[in-house]
Amino acid sequence: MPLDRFDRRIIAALQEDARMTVAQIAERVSLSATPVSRRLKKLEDDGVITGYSPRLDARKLGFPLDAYIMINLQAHSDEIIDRFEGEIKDNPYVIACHAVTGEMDYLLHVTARDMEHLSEITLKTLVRIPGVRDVKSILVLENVKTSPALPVE
Amino acid sequence: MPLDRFDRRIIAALQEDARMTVAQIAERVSLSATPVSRRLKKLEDDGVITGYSPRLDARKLGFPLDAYIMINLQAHSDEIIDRFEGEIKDNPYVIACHAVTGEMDYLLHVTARDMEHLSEITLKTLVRIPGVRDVKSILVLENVKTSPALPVE
DNA sequence: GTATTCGACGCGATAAATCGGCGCGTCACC
DNA sequence: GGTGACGCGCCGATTTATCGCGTCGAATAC
Repeated sequence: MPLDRFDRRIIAALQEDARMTVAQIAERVSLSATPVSRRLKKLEDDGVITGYSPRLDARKLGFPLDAYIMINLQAHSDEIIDRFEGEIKDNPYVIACHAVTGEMDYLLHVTARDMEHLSEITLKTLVRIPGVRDVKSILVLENVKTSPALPVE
Repeated sequence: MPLDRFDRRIIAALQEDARMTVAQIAERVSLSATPVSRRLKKLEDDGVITGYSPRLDARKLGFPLDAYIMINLQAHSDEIIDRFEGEIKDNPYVIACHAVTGEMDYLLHVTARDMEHLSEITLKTLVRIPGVRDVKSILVLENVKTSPALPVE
């Protein structure tokens, strides 16, 4: 059941280009196409690979601004939490949200068209969600490294 | 040159499943396969789509622990910065690093096998990089939302 | 108002890729 | 030594990607 060397190399190949054909992967991992196809299907069925995404240039899509927003809730009742998380999930500009340790409760990753848009997301949406007490924003100045890859080898 | 409705719908389809075939995309966007194939190639050539990645279950790959680490540098000379950013890029457990506004200089996203591993990454690697003054860690307790998608429609 | 040009679409053909069935080799356990 | 399970590679049938070609429609020029 654990991943062997071939599985890891298949995943490594996909992390470079997830639209690579099975035949190409097969060549890279020194296997024929058939077992690669079968292993790929198994990795998907087992939930190791949960899907495939394009890597997009956010700037070219009109979202040049990235921010991390930390949020504190006033109380931690189920009602407040459910309401908050629901709103977060519905907001397309929040691309990630984690519950975290430390002085703040949540860390959000938000993408925006410009400062005005970010301001609108923050002031008109986030701070207005019931139960939100404190909001701290951190603007991204530069992406030093963004690797959608996990270490597999 | 700007993206029209078809381009956006092609991207939206890929965000659901980037290994979807051209014919499937074509059906979804009400176009034949040929223009979809051509538009796809153009989006790649123009750098709107920069590649394709698998979505992986980090837990099943042995990285159940996520942390955000904020780092301050003592000084901001080119030498210190280049050295720091170089080390970050070489570290496979740092999956993202941004230069940010606020009281800290950098925000890192780190993935680790367990607490001991995270401790090792922090204490044996990050704090030992010359020029690093202050390090604050935020552990991820729960992923409320992780959408690899950008709003396109 | 008509002609022309340009861009983008759809169709059909071809080469490549995928998928399913089959047989073989290897290993473990009788 | 026999047997069953597992995983590989090969092969043929179907699906998919890509290219050239003809066509249609909008915009522009005359």
